[in-house]
Amino acid sequence: MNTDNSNFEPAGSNEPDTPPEQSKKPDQKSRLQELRLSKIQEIKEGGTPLYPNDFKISFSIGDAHSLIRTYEETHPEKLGEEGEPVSLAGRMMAVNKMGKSSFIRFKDGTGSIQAYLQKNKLEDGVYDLFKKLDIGDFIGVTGSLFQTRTGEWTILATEFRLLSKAVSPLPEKFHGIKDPEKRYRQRYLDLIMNENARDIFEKRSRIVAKMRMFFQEKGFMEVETPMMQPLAGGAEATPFKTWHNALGMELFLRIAPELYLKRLVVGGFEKVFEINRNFRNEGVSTRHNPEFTMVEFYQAYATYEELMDLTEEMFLDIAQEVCGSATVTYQDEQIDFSKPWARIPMIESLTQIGGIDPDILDDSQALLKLAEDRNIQITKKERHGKIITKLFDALVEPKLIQPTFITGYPVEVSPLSRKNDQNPEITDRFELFIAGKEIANGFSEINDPQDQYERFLMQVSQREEGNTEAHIMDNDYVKALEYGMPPTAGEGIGIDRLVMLLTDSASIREVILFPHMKKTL
RNA sequence: GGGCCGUUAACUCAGUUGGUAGAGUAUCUGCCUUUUAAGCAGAGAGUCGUUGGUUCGAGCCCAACACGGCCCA
Repeated sequence: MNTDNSNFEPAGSNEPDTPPEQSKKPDQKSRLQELRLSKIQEIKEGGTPLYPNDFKISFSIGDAHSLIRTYEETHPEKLGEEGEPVSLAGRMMAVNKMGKSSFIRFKDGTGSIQAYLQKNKLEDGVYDLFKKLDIGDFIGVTGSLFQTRTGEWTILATEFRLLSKAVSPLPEKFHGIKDPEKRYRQRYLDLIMNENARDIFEKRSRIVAKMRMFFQEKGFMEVETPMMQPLAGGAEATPFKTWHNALGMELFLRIAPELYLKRLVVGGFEKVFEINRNFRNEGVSTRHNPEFTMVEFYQAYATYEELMDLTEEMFLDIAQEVCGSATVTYQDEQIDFSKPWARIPMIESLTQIGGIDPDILDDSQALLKLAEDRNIQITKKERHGKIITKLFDALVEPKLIQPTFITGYPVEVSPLSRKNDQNPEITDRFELFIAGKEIANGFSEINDPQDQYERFLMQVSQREEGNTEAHIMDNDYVKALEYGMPPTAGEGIGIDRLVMLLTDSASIREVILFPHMKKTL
């Protein structure tokens, strides 16, 4: 059972929980850190402030490069040693000391640039201070721009300041930092040293921004619903438990915002979306992190088919905005987001892609036999719809490389989806697969409170049969439906997985800034 | 949960058949006023993930554990 209470202790009073005992002993200082600390002491004693904040920059390094380009194109004579001095600042990343002059490379969030320091062009003592500094320190440089012999634009320093002293040395400049464990636990080092890591998170930010804009332009309203819920509903998953001291009640971190968003549709917010975290108490893998980001959105008077159209449009927009193309490379596969995408009923996909004999599709026993032969684990007593879905997961899902909607999910595995009018065994639901991964899940919503109540009952009986992830009865949600919900369709999209696709990342940990790691002792 | 792989200097990595621990970068000292992973000369730097075991002797062989990576369920 995953629902034990081993890491959960109600406080039983209004006293706040005490945080876990923190180690009082400071980190062991490395030899290099000790050495730096003694140099730092010297600098301090020499009267140089280690962390001043009065240096004013003219603009960013990126802006400086734009300026250089502009001048080169229009009036190159205004650049050069007589040009207007500029003040730039950043982190020193490389130092070439050549006796009484030195080149340094430093960078800020927008780019990097080189400066040239000559002892006799700086105030007395400044060059000696510079010689005491280290790679990783933040510095400010004022001077005019010139080109070196090889043509690189460089600041000729007339003023040089220490802006922030680093105690710990950065990883090596050429190989950077590679150890995945260090990169995740000390992501700041990854971001300093690895351009690709920066790119991924900048792209992630643009993907989310574009998505938000897309919804806003379509008339959706962004909302925020509870992360802490008395019942964790809206998905099949084990929740995290927590405890509210003042209210004296158990709460669950949400596994989905779904049931709250639909309460808002009942309340008359007919096009809503939420981009936020969900929490599922399960293991980690290259595709799973216990907290992950989803967008969920609901549109009244729409059906699941319209949401498929919307999804195609949105993904194409985002791919073009962020990657500049409708086609992206993911792990050596070309993924084409051009419309329209394949839409295949699940049953058809099983025969056409999964290679299952159409004659046995209705025969649970034959399907179980097939699963056993292929080493696919399915409990004997599973219902037909669940068997179908598990076979799909094993035989079809990994083969869906190009964007593909699979439609017509069995009613047994779709407790919140509207039954199909022609075939009540299946629902008006789709899932989107790209590169063999589930990316989105959408359906026409149940708005018949009686039907929803019965579906919950079905889930409750599954739970009694041992499925600890089955939904629990949510009477408060049924009560909301009883006030009437317009016909509505809703969808959830895994943002992390979308970012993986658009950044060619093999692991979800590459697209989450601080993925969960076990604590080190 | 299972399988395979990894953990050696601040970083990236070598380490032969079990015989005193290595390189590059970084650091320190000296020289060097247009370098581009600057150069030249020299120096220092290690609880080989942890704990046991085998052995005259273990970075290396064995076991357990910790953390991480990949694959599977």
